[in-house]
Amino acid sequence: MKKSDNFFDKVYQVARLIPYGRVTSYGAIAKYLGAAKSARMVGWAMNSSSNQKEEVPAHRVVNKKGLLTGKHHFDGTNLMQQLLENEGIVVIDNQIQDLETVFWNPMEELNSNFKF
DNA sequence: GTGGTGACTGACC
DNA sequence: TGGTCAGCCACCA
Repeated sequence: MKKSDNFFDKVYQVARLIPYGRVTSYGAIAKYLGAAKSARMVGWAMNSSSNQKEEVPAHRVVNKKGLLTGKHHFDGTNLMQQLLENEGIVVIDNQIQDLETVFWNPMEELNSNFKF
């Protein structure tokens, strides 16, 4: 039995809800799921995201500073950066520029519009 | 069951 | 956004 799938599944759902040209942080997702201190689990979920049937835009999930800490796990070395730049997000040296502008907060965007 | 590891964060210096 | 420390929980051997 896997009851933890629920938590992971939520992470994937939120990640897929990230709109085009926007990014969010592990902590934001974790907090939205009620596990602010379990941001690591969000990252771990992203690690397993490649194992999911539905692809998860993990490239839109970065750490709080806007650093592409997880780009190492993508096929290419700069694939993650390329994907973000393709969406209009400026990325320099693995760091997202104008993070506040492109940052997508699930707490606000999904406040009452979407509930699990 | 136990212990090491991890795509993090917040608090502190 | 320099550095360290602790917390959190799922996965794997």
